[in-house]
Amino acid sequence: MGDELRDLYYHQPFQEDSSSSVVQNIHMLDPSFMSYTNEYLYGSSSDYVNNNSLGKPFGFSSSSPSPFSSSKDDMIKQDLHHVDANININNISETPVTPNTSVSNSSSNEAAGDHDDSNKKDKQVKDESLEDGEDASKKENKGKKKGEKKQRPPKFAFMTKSEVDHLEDGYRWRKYGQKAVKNSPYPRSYYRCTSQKCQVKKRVERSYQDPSVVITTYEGQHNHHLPATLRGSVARMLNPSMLAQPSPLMAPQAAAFHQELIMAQMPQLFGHGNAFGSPPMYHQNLTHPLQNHQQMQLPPHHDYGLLQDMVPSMFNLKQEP
DNA sequence: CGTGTTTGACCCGCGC
DNA sequence: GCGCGGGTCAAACACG
Repeated sequence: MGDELRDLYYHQPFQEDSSSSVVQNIHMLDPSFMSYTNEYLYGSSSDYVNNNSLGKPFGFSSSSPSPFSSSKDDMIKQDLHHVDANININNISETPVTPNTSVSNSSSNEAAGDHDDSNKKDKQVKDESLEDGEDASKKENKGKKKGEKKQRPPKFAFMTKSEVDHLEDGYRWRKYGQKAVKNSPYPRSYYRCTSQKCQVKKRVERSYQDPSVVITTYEGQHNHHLPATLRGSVARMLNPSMLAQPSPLMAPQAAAFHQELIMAQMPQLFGHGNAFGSPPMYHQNLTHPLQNHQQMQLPPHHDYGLLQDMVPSMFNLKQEP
């Protein structure tokens, strides 16, 4: 790994955010991963499409290589950096428990040397000015004070092995752009939450090093719950591991991300581009890996509130035969 | 007709 | 200053 890349891995704590730069190990059964960092986090991957090598992690770790680490992992690291140079790859989970998605979390801060980020910061300013006045044309946003730092929404990236690019996550998205990615044969797609006043965006692109991997980057937090029509079906498909819930100690922002994380797993339950009402044929597949582990690893504090509200019926899964 | 996608144009910051 | 790349816009289009 070159110095340049290493610098990225060990990038400095963000200036606007005094929170710790410590990156914690994460996986779906340990929701505390969100704890108070705004740094990017990411860890294991899943392979639910092909149903092989379930749970094999990418093992990102720059300081202490994962037993699973490989040159491919390094390549994917580069992929993620390609997605957003803010990604921090310190000390990533080496022991994925579920066939889950790799996760990373990032602050919205302006990390030095991240031109991509600075671009987005600029766009964010543009978007917000548009939001302020309906007559505000995108072309007249240059009046925005220079140096006026606007706090950008948190970013949150994860990788999933999937044959489908746009993974269903329970929310409704409208695609607003697609761009070719330099050095990659795969385009990057831009989506925006269709809910009114919800500014959440996400980028989806396929890893150019490992085409089986889809890299999804969320930006912002939903200010609404799942579309009502999706709640029931989504919940019924839930993997019990998703019962892992945000710790009450978790910052609200992180809790929101935890929801996102859970929903991000939804596509694994629906297979290739299936509608939400898919038959439970995938359910078996996806819950299977759990049988090799503890069904539940509930943290000491149980605060179902947010999650239960989001997908109420998932809390009945425990009783399922 | 409402909703979502496609796609070329545009804007902006950055590096040279 | 210029070219490049990333991100966004918006008109045209597709689809139910």
